[in-house]
Amino acid sequence: MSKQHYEIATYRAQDSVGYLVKRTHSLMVDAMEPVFEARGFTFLQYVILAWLRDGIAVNPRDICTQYRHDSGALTRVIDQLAERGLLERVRRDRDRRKVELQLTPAGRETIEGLIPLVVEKLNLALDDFSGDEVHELQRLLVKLNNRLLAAVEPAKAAAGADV
Amino acid sequence: MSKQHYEIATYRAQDSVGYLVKRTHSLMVDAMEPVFEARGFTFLQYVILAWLRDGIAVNPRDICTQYRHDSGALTRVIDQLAERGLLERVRRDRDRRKVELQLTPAGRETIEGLIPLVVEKLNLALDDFSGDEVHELQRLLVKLNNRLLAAVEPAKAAAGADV
DNA sequence: GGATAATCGCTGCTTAAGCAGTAAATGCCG
DNA sequence: CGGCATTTACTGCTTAAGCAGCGATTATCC
Repeated sequence: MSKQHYEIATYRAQDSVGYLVKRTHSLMVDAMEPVFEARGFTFLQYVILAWLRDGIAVNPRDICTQYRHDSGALTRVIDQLAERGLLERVRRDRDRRKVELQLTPAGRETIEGLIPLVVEKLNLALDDFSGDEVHELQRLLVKLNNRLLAAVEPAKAAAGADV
Repeated sequence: MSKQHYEIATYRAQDSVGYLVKRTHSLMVDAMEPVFEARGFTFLQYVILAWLRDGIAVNPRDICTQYRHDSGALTRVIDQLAERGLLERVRRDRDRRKVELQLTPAGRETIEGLIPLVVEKLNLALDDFSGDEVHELQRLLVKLNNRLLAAVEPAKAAAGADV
């Protein structure tokens, strides 16, 4: 029996965390997109480059699971970035199913040029937030993420409960 | 000059509120979708019905702006719901451009049946949240929403800054 | 060791979101 | 009142996301 944060009798869609998250996401994309569009990139293309820079994700699979994006769709976006010479696919002998994505020098230069624009936009959006508020928002979102992940993928969550 | 919550030198995509929000949204959809799918509905269809129940939105336009959804796409979803006899389009003499959406008895019955399932899922996702944490999450998301809205639609935000 | 299952990246196909443009209705401003 | 701009809902078109299935490779289990 879970806590009754929401109750059937009083539930309104506008109060729902689900609605707020969806709306925030849409607004975030709309606010960020012009930054990338001016340079011929999409949000998703930026994300891939950014994660390669940070070394978070090296395989398409990693990006799919972490960013929750479709595998097939991602392949095509990686194609675009590869055609523009921003990254390369490398097959490793260790596990020949996997493709390791590597930034080219041009790719690294590109992402390093985009990061400041993103950081500026984020800071602007969080302008009237205190440092504590930003950290609390991040913490609560991570917490919610973990719970939702467990609900969506019960098996894997039971194995290793880290994200 | 805005606050430096994120800094260029230390910025990592995984810390970004943008990433967390996107991931939370995807997970939320994945967690909720089975509830609707079992009854032949999509997330968006539920949202429309829920908002009509709450009286939040009566015009397609209202749903578009509040839920940040495409107008053309919404028209087609409303068509589906109308064909299934869950809502009706009513033209008012007051402003004959607008279409007022009204739940039919069947539509009301449908949404009243779905609400408990949604509430249960939400409560489950927020199970290890305290009441304060839920409220804080909602507050911070609303706050971020307002800032982002101002960034996306500067004109309207200047006029009436309520959401 | 050898059969079977699972994983990874990829490719068509389907569906829906996003975009631009249209007609009707209204607001605005002289 | 009259002309122009704006709003609203809707329609085709384009693009991308989501889905199922494939071959190649690896893990698992008897």
